[in-house]
Amino acid sequence: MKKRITLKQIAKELNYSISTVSKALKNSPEIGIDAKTKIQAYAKLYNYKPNNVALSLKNRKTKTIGVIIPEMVHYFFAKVIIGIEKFAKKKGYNVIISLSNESFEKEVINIETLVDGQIDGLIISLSKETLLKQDFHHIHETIDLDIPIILFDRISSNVYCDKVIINDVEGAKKATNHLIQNGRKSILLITTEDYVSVGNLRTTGYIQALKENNIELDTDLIIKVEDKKSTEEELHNIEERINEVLKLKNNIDGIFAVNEIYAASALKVLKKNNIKIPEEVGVIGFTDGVISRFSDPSLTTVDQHGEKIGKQACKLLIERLNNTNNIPYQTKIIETSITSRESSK
Amino acid sequence: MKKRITLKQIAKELNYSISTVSKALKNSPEIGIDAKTKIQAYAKLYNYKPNNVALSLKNRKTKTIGVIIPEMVHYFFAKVIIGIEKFAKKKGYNVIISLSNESFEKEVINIETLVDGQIDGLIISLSKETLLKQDFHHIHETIDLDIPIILFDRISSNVYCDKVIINDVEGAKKATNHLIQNGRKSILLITTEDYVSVGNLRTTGYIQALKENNIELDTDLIIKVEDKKSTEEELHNIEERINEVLKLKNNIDGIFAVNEIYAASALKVLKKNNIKIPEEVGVIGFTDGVISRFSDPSLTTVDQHGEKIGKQACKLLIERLNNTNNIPYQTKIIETSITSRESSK
DNA sequence: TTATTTAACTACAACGTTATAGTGTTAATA
DNA sequence: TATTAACACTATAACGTTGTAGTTAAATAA
Repeated sequence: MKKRITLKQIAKELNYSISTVSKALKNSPEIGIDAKTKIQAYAKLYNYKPNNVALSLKNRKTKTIGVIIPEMVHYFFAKVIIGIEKFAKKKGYNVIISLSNESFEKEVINIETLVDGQIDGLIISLSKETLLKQDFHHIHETIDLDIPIILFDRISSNVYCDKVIINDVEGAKKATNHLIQNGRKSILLITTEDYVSVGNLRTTGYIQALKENNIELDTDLIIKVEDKKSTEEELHNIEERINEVLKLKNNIDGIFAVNEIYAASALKVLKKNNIKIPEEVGVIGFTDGVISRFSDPSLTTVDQHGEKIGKQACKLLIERLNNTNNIPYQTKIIETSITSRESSK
Repeated sequence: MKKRITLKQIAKELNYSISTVSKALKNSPEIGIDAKTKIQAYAKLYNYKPNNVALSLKNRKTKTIGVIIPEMVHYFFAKVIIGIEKFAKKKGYNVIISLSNESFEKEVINIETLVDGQIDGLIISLSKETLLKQDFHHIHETIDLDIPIILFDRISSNVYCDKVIINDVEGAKKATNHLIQNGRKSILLITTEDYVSVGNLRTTGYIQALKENNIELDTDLIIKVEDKKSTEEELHNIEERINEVLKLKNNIDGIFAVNEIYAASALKVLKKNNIKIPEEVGVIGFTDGVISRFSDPSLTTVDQHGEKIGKQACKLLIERLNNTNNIPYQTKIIETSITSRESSK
């Protein structure tokens, strides 16, 4: 219907030059009071808004941030996005979201499309496949193109850029200690294979906590899950493995799972075996999501403060965008905290 | 470092005009084979990519779709976004996401920013506050600006535009029938206040199912929750109310909840009262999310097929963007299906 | 031989903006 | 009175593209 009005049209209508109109609307002192009043009134009447695409072209920046996450249906990532979106909007940036779906190839394509397009900078959490492949050429190429990247959560020490992570080791230590302080001594760890950086670090934290409490490490008590995708089948598989270990080691009194899916699986297996939670076995998970909140019993978890992570990542990015002179790369660490619920006492 | 190369730079370097370079890269027959070869090789070598912002300005379209949803941490909306994103990417569109956070004001501001910016069209699920206020001026103004809007899930009959919804009445009917077919007769409905369109429709479906099965409607068996935000306090409140009704009516043998949070709350209250699920009371929810999958017992639900909704919405939008001649507005209805789990037999 | 066609380019305008560098007037100063 | 300053504006270029309308030189046709 009534397409947006442009400076040109205002200029023509009011018989001024485009420059005058532009300046009048910017309240420039160069323009006389009469012209200003007339032009501003007219602009208001016709609801003039500058065309941001034209501005982007002129300023060579788009005020848009790209975000690539491995998956959407995931409490933690959703929270991170909330954090990013809130902060970005406050600073006048828009947020474009892309899903890598844990695939290296999709990650590469997504970065390409975003970089081709209207992005000033990127915030990325690497896909599992990328971490497995250890191929970061796409990240490096983007950084070489002077497009800043902030990595969060799923990072790699082989990439030089700003990063935001939680203290995974410390978080896992807190979780393990939480169980130990409840008098648990034989603690089952359900974690991922080592190539997933966060799983790896959480395993380290678990081991450290044991050591610091003079509890001998029993590798039979560590279940490493091939962490592909949580299909029904995969879930069943995990439950099977937990069940086996539970049968094998009949003195287990605590379980620490590195994410809430694993924790929920543990809960299920325990209940099936009529093991009382938390009386006989205490359970603690990682990621304070809806599953933890609505499970029965509700799950004690390590809260990753995803929103804070998102905010921090966005802040780092915008700072870098506003600083043309190269500041050294930073890695911000967000502390975790324990949210105590029914599954541990 | 090595900022992206432009046509101008190629032209200068190879001593051709900008037009020639542009055409050579487009494989225009106007350009000689020599020039083409040279230019294409050079472009490839320096990884030339056209500047999309410039193209957006020239073509007056940005190939970007804006999406506004009420919240992010919500299985259904996350699924819808996946559907939108997949389809959009396939058609060469990017997706910008904004969160209204269930607030009318944020919704208005989000639309404004997106419309000011680089958006060709919008996909929106209205906030609860907007639905309560029944104020749709922001939607109408956007449509007047010739920016197409597709509404999904949380829609209003007072807005004229394309819509994608599920068959809420039918879905609720299916759910209620599912319980009735299991021999349940006294079915508790946990729903929202009537201004939330989906809650309203699902209530209707519940009532219709009862009627069709000659079961008398007992309004005491309907709990209408003031559906603001699911804070811990709010959740507690819901549980209280369910508990009360359960005490008051001791013959309840089925519960139908219009979302998975309410269903999970029902589960909790039942278990606290040592009522066997599904033997004594069968439970069915709406939205096939993670809570339903990981609850104990796992929840039978009405699957809304969020991804399909997202895909359909995106498809409608892109069709409208490609069709300058005004096609009449459509409302697409996505059928629901029941995912049967432990909570019903 | 001259006119016309064809090939292979280039110039220009436009998309909507803004910053820089003008251009006339009029008023103030030397 | 001549010079300068202040005022209120306008022209132009540029951001990176592309489509249309030239332009030039060589090849062909009359």
